[in-house]
Formats: sequence, C-alpha cells, structure tokens
Amino acid sequence: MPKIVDHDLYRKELLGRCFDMFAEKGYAAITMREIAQGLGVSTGTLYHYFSSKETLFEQLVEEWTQQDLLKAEAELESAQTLAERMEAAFRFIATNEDYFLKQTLLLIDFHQQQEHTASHNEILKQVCDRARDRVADLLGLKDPKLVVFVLSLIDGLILGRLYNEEVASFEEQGALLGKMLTVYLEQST
Amino acid sequence: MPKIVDHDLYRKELLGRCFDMFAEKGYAAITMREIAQGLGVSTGTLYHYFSSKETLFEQLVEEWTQQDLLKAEAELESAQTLAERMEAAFRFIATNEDYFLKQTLLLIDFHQQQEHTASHNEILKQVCDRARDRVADLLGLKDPKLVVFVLSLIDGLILGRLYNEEVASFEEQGALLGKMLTVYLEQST
Amino acid sequence: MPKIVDHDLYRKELLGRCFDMFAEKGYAAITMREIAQGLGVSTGTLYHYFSSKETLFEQLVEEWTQQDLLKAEAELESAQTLAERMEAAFRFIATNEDYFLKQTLLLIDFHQQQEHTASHNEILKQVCDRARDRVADLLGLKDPKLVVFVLSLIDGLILGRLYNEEVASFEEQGALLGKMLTVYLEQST
Amino acid sequence: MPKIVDHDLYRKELLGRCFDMFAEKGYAAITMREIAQGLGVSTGTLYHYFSSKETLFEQLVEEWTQQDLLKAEAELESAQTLAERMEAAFRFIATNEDYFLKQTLLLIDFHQQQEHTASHNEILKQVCDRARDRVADLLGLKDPKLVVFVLSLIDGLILGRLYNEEVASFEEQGALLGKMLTVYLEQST
DNA sequence: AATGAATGAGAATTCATTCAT
DNA sequence: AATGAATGAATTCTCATTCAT
Repeated sequence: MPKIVDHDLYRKELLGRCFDMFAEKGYAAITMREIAQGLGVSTGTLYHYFSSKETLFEQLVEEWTQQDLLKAEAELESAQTLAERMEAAFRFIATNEDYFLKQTLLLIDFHQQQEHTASHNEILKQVCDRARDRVADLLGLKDPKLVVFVLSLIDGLILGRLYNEEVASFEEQGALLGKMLTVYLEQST
Repeated sequence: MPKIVDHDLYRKELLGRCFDMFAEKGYAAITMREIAQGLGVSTGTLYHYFSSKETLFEQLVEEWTQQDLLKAEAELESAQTLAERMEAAFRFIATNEDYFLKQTLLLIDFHQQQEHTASHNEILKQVCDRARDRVADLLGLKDPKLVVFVLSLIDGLILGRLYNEEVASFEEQGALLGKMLTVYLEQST
Repeated sequence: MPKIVDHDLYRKELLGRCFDMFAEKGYAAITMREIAQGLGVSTGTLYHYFSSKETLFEQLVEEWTQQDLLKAEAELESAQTLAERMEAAFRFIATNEDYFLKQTLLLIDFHQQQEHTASHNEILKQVCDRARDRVADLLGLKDPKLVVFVLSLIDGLILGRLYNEEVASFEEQGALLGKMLTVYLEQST
Repeated sequence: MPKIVDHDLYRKELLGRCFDMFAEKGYAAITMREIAQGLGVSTGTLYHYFSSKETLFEQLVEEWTQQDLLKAEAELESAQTLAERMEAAFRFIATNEDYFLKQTLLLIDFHQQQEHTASHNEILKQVCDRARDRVADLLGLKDPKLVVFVLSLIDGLILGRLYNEEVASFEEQGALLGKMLTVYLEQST
C-alpha cells in the first residue's frame, strides 16, 4: 500500500509545519487560505488531507502532545526525589515557556469557538486526559488532590505569562512548590 | 422614546445588562447587533454610548472588577488567620465558580483578538494590576512570590473547570493550600 | 426685530467658521456632528440654523463668493492694460493658491454627491454664473470665447495643483497668457 | 459556474465592464455589491480578483489610460503642423467629450476619498505622469511651460462641461489655441 | 491528487436627520 | 433657542467550504 503510506506521511508533514502559523495568529484568526499558502498548497489540497479546520486542529494537538510527553520523559528520567522531579519539570517548562503559552492560548481559543457552536469536543478531552495521567505518573504523585494542585499551579503560571511577563519565574515557583510539598508530605505522615 | 436624562447613569445600566450576553457567546462571537437587540436599543444608540466594541468591553471589565472587589472584601472581613482567609477566599470563588470561569474566558478571548491586531491593551492591564494588589492586601500576603503562587493556583483551578468539571473542588484545594502555607511559613521562621 | 437680526448674524458667524472644516475633510466626508462640534454647538442647533447639509453648503458658497469678488476687485483696481490685469489676476490667484484649490475641490465634491441623487443644483449654478460675469467685467474681456479660454486655463491650472505641485507657477503661466493674448489681439485687429 | 481558466484575462474583462458603472454613480457612491451585481458575480468573487475597491479602481485607470493613448496616437498620426496637431487633439477630445468628463470626475472623486484617508496614491500619480509625457510627445511640444499651458486649458475646458454645457465648444477653443500658439511661437523666434 | 474560482451571509461601524425635552 | 439621544439602513470586506476541471 504505497499510496496510503505517502498520504499519511504527507499529512503528518503538513501538520508539523502548521503549529507556528496557528500560534502566530490564533485558531480563530487564521484562515484556511493562509494555512494553505503557508504550506505551499491550495485550499483544495488542504481539504483533501483534513476534512475541516476543526479536524486539522485536533490532529495537530494529538501530534504535539505525543512529542511533548516524549520530551518530558527524557527530561525527568534521571530525577529521583520528589523535589528533584519538580525541579526538572519546572525547568523543562521554563525552557519552553513561550511554546507552552502558545499551546495554552491555542487550546483556549479553540475551546471558545466550539463552546457555543457545538457540544464539547470529545477528542480533545481524551487527548488531554491521557496526557494528564502520564504527567501524574512522571511526577510520581499518587494523591489525585495533589496532582490537581500541581497541574493547576502550572496552568496558572503559564497563563500568568499573558500579562505579567516579569513577575514570576517558573524555576522560583517550582522550587517553592518543591519545598512546600516536601514539608507538607513529611508532616502528614 | 423618552430621552434618558443622565448619560452616565444609563451607560452603567447598559453595562450592567451586558455581562451575561458576553458570557454566553464570548467576546469575539457576539455581535454588536446582538448586544443592541439584547439591550433593546438600536446599534446606533449602542455606539452613542460606547464608541467601539473594544471600549464597551473595557468598561465592562472595569465595572465588574469594582463590584467583585467590594464583594470579596465583605467576605474576608471576619477572617483572622491566614488559613481562615484562604478558606474564605476559596469559598467565595467556589460559590461563584461559573461566574469566575466566564470572566476568565472572556478576558482571554478578548486578549486573543487584540494580540495580533494592535498593541497590548493598556487599560485592561491597569485594571488587572490594581485588582491584583488589592487581593494581595486582602489575603494578607507579604511575600510577592507567595502572592504569585496563590493567584496562579486560583487561575489554574478556574481554568481547570473548562475540561475537568468533576475533578477538584475549590474548597478542597483551598484547604490544602491553607495547610501547606501554614506548615511552610511556620517552618521557615 | 432684534431676534431676527441676532439669528441672521449668528448664522453668518457660523458660516464664517465652517470653511476650514469643510476644506479639511471634504464635503462628503465631514459629518454634521463634526461640524457642530467644531462650531461648539449641538447638532440640533446646527439644524436650527441650516435645514440640511446641502443648504449649509450652498450658503457657504454664496458667502465666500461675495468675499472673493470684493477682494478681486480691490486687486485689479489699479491695473490698466490687458496684460496688467492678467498679471494682477494671476498674482491674486497665486497668492491664494491653496484657498482656491480647496474651493474647487469642495465644489466638485459637492457636485459629485448631487449628480446622481437629485437634479442639478440650481442655486449653485446661479452663484457661479453671476461670478463668471463679474470676472469677465473685471478682466475687461469682451469676446465670450476669450473669457472661456482664460477661465478654463485658470481652472485647469488650479486643478493641476492636485497632483503636480511643482510643475507650473501661476505667475509664469499668467505672464505667458498675457503675452499670447496681446500678440493675438494685436494681430487680429 | 464554469471555472474561468485564465485569471488575468477574466480580470481584464471584468475591468472592461466596470467603467460605465463607476461613471454613472461616481467612485465614492458606487458600492462593491453594486459592482458585483452589475458584473454578474458575487462580492466574494469580485474580491477574489481585486483585493479592494481602491485596487480595482487603480487597475481600471491603468487600463483606460493605455487604451486612450493608443487611440490618441492613431488620431494624431497624420497631423503635421502644430496647428494641425492641436486641431486633431481637440477634435478627438470633442468627440469623446462625455467620456473625458467622466474620467476627470472619477479621478477627482477618487482623489477626494484618499486625501484625508491615507497618503497620496503613488500608483495613480505614476500612471498620470507617464500619460502626461506621452501626450507632450504626441503634441510635439518641447517647452514644458507650453505643455502645462495646453494641458491645463484642456483640463479646464473639460471641467467646464460640469456646469457650462453650452458655453464653449472644444473645436472652437482648440482653433483659438492653435492660432494663438502659432502667432506666439512665430513672434518669439 | 491537486487546483483555485465561486459563494453569500454576516461582521463592525457610520451618519443625516428627527424630536422630546 | 438649544440640546443630544435615538434611529437603522447601508458600507466594505471576510472566510470556511464546495466542486468543476
């Protein structure tokens, strides 16, 4: 089935070249024509590979999530203690600060369009849930409450970058969280 | 068609009736015509009071921020210890969970439109900064790092409501934060 | 009848302060609200004195034509020969180059709006015809053909200022016309 | 809805059918929707070929200028002396009197819109300058002052058609100019 | 597989004029 | 005499999607 391989390969290649364009203009603002032009294909061709703007974006998210988890695993591999894992995780985020803010905004932007148009997007929800589980594993957090705590803090910090570019560094906040968690867990045992 | 005597009073009344409409459809999605119809006025009249959609939204944010701060002050008045203040704050947020999620989404939505159109919105930034300071006062947090920590967690939790409607309760997370902060502060002295 | 006097006086004062505003934005582009604001009155008041934008403009033209003819007469008073009159006339125009271009554009702009809206504007036509006759008198041109010739040249030169700001000076062209006319008239007698 | 094969060819065809519509209502007054309807296409299609009303008009001017210069050349081909060239030129203009008035008004109308909106239109200026040079060549006028003189007269006469429909004939004025120029040039040598 | 012409409803915003006060 | 709130049709331009080639 050589044709199938080609088709799928080309589709992934197109996806790989999409992120920056989405990030620059936002999900709602970018037009399919712009995407097509940026990719060097016609709108017709774009629609040949992705049946709609929505589908295109869903596949993009699936793709980037896979990649990010692989990278995160590599970064956390050598960390042993909880504090070390926290530190590594926050360092990873800090290093790709811009990238993660773009992702977050893109996801929210996408969500806004859907919210009033159709039912909540099931595909994206699944992708996010699976990612959440793997992150909890990576960090070695058992208590679901603590997982929510840590991930919410991260989300909030990323979002904070929207306006307060100077206020808080990820590393600093990561260290703070590490200390607090350590003290808290020691005490509660 | 009686002539409304007090321009400013009527402007505020219109503002007061805008929030739900914005919240329901989002900043980008709602049209000025829809807003006008919802308010029972013509588009011309709407533009008589607000020179653009952007201005209208800015004034709306200013208005709701005032109101929210007043309410928050009332809620935290009787709280004494840090843990109590945390608890009261998170209870306040939990009670108005939906409302705060709407606000957050609206602000992000608005931000997305501007991001690629013009320079960052100065007016909104000022409103948010002022609010942030008063919240820090209310919570009695001195260390800027801790302020960022707490507010980021709150933002993250609110945003978490977008997908994970069941996962975490604000009260629970507020209690957790209260404990962690108390232990942490005791230990660091 | 003190009221009448006041009314008419005030009307003329308003007129006198209108020209620059019209000139700056053009007849079509300027709004009645802008005119009102520029004059420091309400739109209602403006409509109290001028029943429509069209009427306002017609009266403005009538006013400025009166003034210009008086000034022109003063300038040409001392000129004796044809060449002298030509020279004086072109010097007068050159001195008020900007002003006359503004007038011309304003008249054309006004004309364009009307052209397809209603029948040709009778009032303006009369004003222009009367002015034309007085100018012919002033210049001392008897042959209607020559009057058309000279006035067309002037109009064309003024219009030329639209794009070719540097190309031709009025004085130069006036001198040229003076010479040509003199030679021509001498020869044809 | 067959697919038009040659984009550029179809674009020119659309242009060719635009002039009368612009002429009838004026640049400002005609709407893109009207133009689209008049051409039998959707507004979307119109914008597919011309990215804005401004662009559309610029291309229209470019087109008509090309055509007019070709026609003018054909008309003046056989003329030998200066007086003959003048006569031929004015006859050409007289024959297409209405057409040239429409052009002039259109250009002025267009100019008015731009004047207060943006910087002066470079494209139109270039088109006009090039045309001016070729006309000077055609008429065989060397002295720049005389070129300005003749072209201004023509512009003024065309503009005169706005109000004074009866007053002056182009042929008559052309003959007059021919005589004056001949006498003047003879004398000045 | 690939193209790009075609669609048309819908967006934000404007403005001369009216009229209750 | 003076005000300014109210109107609403009309403007330019956009864009996801389709489909003949």
